[in-house]
This record gives sequence, C-alpha cells and structure tokens, in this order.
Amino acid sequence: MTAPRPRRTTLKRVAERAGVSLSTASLVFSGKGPVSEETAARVRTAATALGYRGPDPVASSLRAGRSGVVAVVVESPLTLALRDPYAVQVLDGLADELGRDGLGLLLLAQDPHDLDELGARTATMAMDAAIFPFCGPSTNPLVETLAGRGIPIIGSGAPEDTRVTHVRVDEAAAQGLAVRHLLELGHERIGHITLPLRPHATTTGVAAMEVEHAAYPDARERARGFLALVTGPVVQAAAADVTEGEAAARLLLGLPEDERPTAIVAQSDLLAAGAIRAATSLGLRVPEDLSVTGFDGIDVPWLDQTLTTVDQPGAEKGRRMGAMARAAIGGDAPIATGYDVMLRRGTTSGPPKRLRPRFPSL
Amino acid sequence: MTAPRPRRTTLKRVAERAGVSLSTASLVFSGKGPVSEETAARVRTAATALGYRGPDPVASSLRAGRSGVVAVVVESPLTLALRDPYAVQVLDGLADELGRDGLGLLLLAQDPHDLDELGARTATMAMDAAIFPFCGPSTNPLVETLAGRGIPIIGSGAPEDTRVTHVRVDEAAAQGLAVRHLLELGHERIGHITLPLRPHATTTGVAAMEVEHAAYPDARERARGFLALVTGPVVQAAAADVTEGEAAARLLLGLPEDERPTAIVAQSDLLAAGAIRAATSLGLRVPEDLSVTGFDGIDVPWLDQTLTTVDQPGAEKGRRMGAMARAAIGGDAPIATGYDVMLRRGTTSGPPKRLRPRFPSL
DNA sequence: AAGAGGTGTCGAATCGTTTCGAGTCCAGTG
DNA sequence: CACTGGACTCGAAACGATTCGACACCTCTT
Repeated sequence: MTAPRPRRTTLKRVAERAGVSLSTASLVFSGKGPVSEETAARVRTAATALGYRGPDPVASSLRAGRSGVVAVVVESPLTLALRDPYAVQVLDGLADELGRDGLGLLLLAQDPHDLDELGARTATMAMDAAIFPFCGPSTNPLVETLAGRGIPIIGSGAPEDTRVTHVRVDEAAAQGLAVRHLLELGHERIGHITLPLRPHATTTGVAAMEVEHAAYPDARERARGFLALVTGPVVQAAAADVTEGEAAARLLLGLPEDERPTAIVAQSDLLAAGAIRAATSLGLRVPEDLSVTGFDGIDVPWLDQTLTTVDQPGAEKGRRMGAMARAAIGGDAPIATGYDVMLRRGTTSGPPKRLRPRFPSL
Repeated sequence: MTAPRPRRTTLKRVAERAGVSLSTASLVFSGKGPVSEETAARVRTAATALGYRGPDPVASSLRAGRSGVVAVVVESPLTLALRDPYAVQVLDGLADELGRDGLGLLLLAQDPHDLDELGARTATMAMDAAIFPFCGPSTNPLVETLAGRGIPIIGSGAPEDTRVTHVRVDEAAAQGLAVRHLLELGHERIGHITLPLRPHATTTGVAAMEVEHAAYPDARERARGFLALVTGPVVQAAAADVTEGEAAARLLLGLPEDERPTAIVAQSDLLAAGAIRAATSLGLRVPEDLSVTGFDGIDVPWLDQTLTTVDQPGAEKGRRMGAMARAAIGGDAPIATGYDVMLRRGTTSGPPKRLRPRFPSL
C-alpha cells in the first residue's frame, strides 16, 4: 500500500469533453435513464478518445453499498485443502454459481496455526458475503469479525455458530450408510479411518472420547455415525490424503490376526484409496480379504477398482452455497437447507473372507 | 445486485458520539496522526458502543485508489485446472506471497468456450493487478480489457502480449533436459505426450506443424524442445490428467513393435503417471521395457515409482509472480524474470531393453 | 388553447473515508 | 513579555461514481 496508481480518466472528464452533464454521462454507461441516441454517441466518442474504460468499480461499489465479492474461506493451506478433488468440485460449483450474478470469488486461505491473523487482514477487505465451504474447525474467530460487519455467512457444517447459515448433510447418517452396507455383507470387525479431528492431528488411534471433543464437526459426526452402529478401532489420519490414509490403514491392519478388521470405513475417498494401497502392499486382496469404503464420490482414475463410497455431489453442494450467498446478498434472510447423499456400490466391498466357506468341512 | 444492504455504522456517527471531529476519529483508527490517549479512548468507546468495526474497506479503497485485490485468472474450469497438484502449488505460493501485503486473491475462472464473457464481468470488478499463473492460450481478450484499465498484468509464458510481464522458464530447454537424459541412456525411439495444444483438444497424434500453431505456448515450447532433439511420434492429450495420459500412451505403445518407442517424454507428471499405467496394463515394465519422464515434480504418492521428471518448483513460481504483483502495485515497473529448472532422476528411466545384452552372443 | 403526459437533461446530494493545511493551545526560551 | 515550536484538533476538499427530483421542451388530447 504505497504509491497510489496514476489516476484514471474519470467520467467527469468524459462528460466535459462530450459537453454533457455528469449525470447524463453516467446514464449512458449504466443504460438506466432515457438518453437520446445522439447524446449517447457523443459521450461514447468522448470516452474512446480519452481511453475511458467504464466506471470505476470501487466508486460504484461505494455508491451501491456492495462490492460484488464473496469471500471463500479455506481453513488450511491451499495445497492441503485443494489436494482433495472433492474440495475442487465444491469450489468449481461455487465459482460457477457466483459467476451468474457477476460475483467475484475472493479466496482467503487461513493459516491453521494462527487463525486470528487472517481476521486482521480480512477486516480490511471488501465483501458482500462469506462462505466456509469445507470441513473446518467448529469455531473460528473470523465469524465474529465478519458477523460484526454485518456480512452474511454461509457454511457447510462448520463453523458451528448461530450466525452461520448452513447447507447441511446428516454426516452421521451418511457415514452410517456405508457401515450398514458392510454389516449386511456380514462383516463383524470393522475399522474406521477419520479425517483429522483437530488442526495438528497425527495419524494415530483415537478413543471415542477424543471423537466427542473433535474440533472438526464433519470428522466428528461421521465418526459418531460409525460408532453408533459398531464398536471398532478408530484411527485418525493426519491429513485427508492418500499417504496418511495408507499409514492409518497400516495401523488397523497391523492388529493381531483375530482382531484385524475385515473392512475399513474411511471418511474420504482419498483415505480409502490409501487404505487399498496399504492392503495391497501387505498382500491382502480387496475386497476378498478387506472391504474398503470411501466418502465423497470423486474420480480416482488411477485406482484399478471402483470405490464403494458415500456419494456426495460436490459441485452441487458448492452451487447450493453459492445460491445461498446470492440470496443473502439480495436481501433475503438465508435459510438453512440440507440434502441427502447415497451409497454407491463399487468393487471394493464384499462379504468377509471367513464367511466364504459357507459349509465348513465337518 | 438488488436491495442494498442496510447501511453500517459510519465513522461520522462514531465521531459525533465521541464529540470529536471526523478527521480525528479517522486518525484514531488509522493510527497515523498524533492523538491524545484520552481522545483516542473516547473514540474507541464510542465505536464499541455503536458496534463500529473499523473503516469501510470500499470507502478506504476509493480514497486510497487501490483495492487490495489481485485477480488470478484461470483459463479453464477449476476442476480441470486444479486437478493438477502443480497448479495448486502455484496457487498456494501465490496466496502466501500476496498475503504478506494483505492482498486478497480474487479467483476468476474463465470459460474456455467463451473467453469474452469473463471480460464483461471483470470490467466491473475492482483489482490492483492481474495474474495469469497457468499455461493458458497465447491470446486472451481479457488482456485488452485489463491493460486498458491500467492494471499491471503478470504471466508465466502466456498470454503472449507486450503488456504482460512474465516469469519465464525456457520450456523448450527444460523439456530438452529430459530428452537428452534419455538419449544418453541410449534410447533411439522416443515418443512425446503433449499437454493440450488448444482449447478443444482431443487425444490424438499430431504433426509438427500443428505444434507450431498451438494455442498454448507452454505445450508448444515443450514440444519444440522435444522435436529439436529427436524425431519421434507426438501425441496430444486432451487434458492434463492421468486418464488422458494413459490414453495418449496407448496410442504410442500401440505402434508396431519396431516403431514402438522405448521411452516416453510427457509434458506433465500426471500425464507421465498415465503413461506408466498404460505400460503396466499392457504388460510392459517400467523402466525395463519403457522409460517415462514427467514434468513439474509433483508428489505422486500412489505411484510405486519415483518419476524421472523436470523439476519445477511450483510454490516458488507462485511466490515469484506474487512478488511481481506486489512490486507492480507498489509502483515499480515490473521486470520480467526467468529461472532454471533441473532434471530429477527417478526410477522410471533406464537404458532401453535392446541395449541390455551389452555383449551380444557371438 | 390549455392541460396531460413523455422525453431528455441537469444540479445537487450522497456513499464513507483519508489527508492536507490551518488553527488553537500551552510550555519553554530568550 | 513576545516568540517559537510541539502536540493536538478540526474543516474542507478530494476519491469517482449513482440517483432523486426538478425543469425544459415537445406532442397529443379534448
């Protein structure tokens, strides 16, 4: 914020040159009032002559009381958040929907080590609405700042704050779909791999109590959905990627033979892919020796199998949130909505092995 | 753009309540002038009482002549552009660097089917600089719009326009590194997989002339670098992802035995990963039967091998462009720069098979 | 021929800040 | 006592547009 840019040509200059009042010139560019074709032409000529490119967006914003910008808050480094194709889908839907109203998408990456820092900067940024599209921590100081500025806030489960309007999925029930599917197949020992439960997570086994105290509602709810149906080992992945999924799965598969799960329910497709890799490298076949389910329903082109997964239409979710932001900007009080997800069966789940010999040798 | 938001509390009201002039109140919040501690306290009290959250960003921007926003133009749907981890790295570096100056990152996704459309919307969006960080088409109507508004533009090779300042890599030379490496290993039949050469690309073999007329300079330059050193079949991938890389590789590997390349030079790591998949599914071992090189140097955790690749530090490139934008906003005329990339040897390249028997049976 | 109704144009107010230059007050100096 | 120089405060002028209400002027009606 140092040297100001050289001032651009202003509408006033154009008006003077065209021999017309400022208001008339404005009318020409906004196309609102009645202006004779002749006058309009004169104004346009003057504009081109002076290199005037239309009204200054900032000045328009000031007058209009809105900036045409919607902030999208990403509560982790971009490399982490956008590593997941699901997040990108959401973002894409969001961008598309916002684009319809000519709204800009202001990307705000928040440093998880210092959530407050962004608050300070954000206070100086113009925006008409803010969206928290991804699984983030349940509380975020930014909400206070934004709400205080009277900015409508849209979320998808997090942050948990009355001032945030959500597009909600019943995560627990959704995760339950996968568990139920495995139970129906006959599995009795099912393990669970969660997304990070808190900012500085490590890949490690977690107890039910830790789940309850999770900082990230999405991970918490899905784990609850799992634990509501079965008692099984739960391992947290340090990040939502293949590597950590593999590491987490190794922890589960490293259990003694008779405790080792015959199925793994992962909270994301990337984690599930990691689990499959772990199984493969341990010489286990999927789904014969191990069933694996994912969550999200992304494309995993490099996987030789089709994941059994809880299908969540990302682009649609993004669009939903975008639409809510548009509505909120339009002055409507945003209304929380929810939608249902479905289980999509792939080739990575099947009946457990020990059930195979249906007629044990007598 | 309908109902204006209810007006927020203004600095003027705060000043009145504190029994102080507008200018003094402003000084309190900007911390610029000398204000007695007592007055400052009175102003701050009034502010909290009225729920004033600091100066309106839009009004500040108008006065300051800068908006604190940098546009990042993505010339394809986000799902396509951000599918590549390399792009995400660049974006991350960019966000980080811009954040240092408290600059916001305005994400503009351009519809490749209708490049003009964004121009119209963009004209109404406030920004202090614009960046084209990814391999895009060599011409873009947006450049005209932005340059006309006096906005500094930063690119990384594209669009090719004198008004764009670039952070440049000698793509041809960089790609040449990989080719030379393979030549040194003794390969004589080398195939090439290019990134899309134009917006609506299909996965298909291309002639040298088509390369010359490519719309995307990055793809063109890399292909030139390849063709400068060897004469070999060139296949274009419809998109920079694993699936298309696999399809493209199949085209190359489907050639008759004695024409089939013993090595494939891919223009991106994702394409290379696809090539490896194609080889594997055809029963070819990498690198024994086929060497593969990539470009970018991303993490491919699900690949069992380490790619031999042209390592291009993405985050660094992003930061570079961010720094240039900052400089340009600061009033310095931006200076084009370039940097070197290196070949990183992995496990996916080795001597061609037919050279194996170094002492042929006499 | 007077009033009604439409066009086209304009002046002035407004959006919410920042900043420049000027003014007040008071303590310290010669 | 007059004078200099800080420290503090303030009024007014930008920044660049949009919009409301008023005003001319013209064309139809009746």
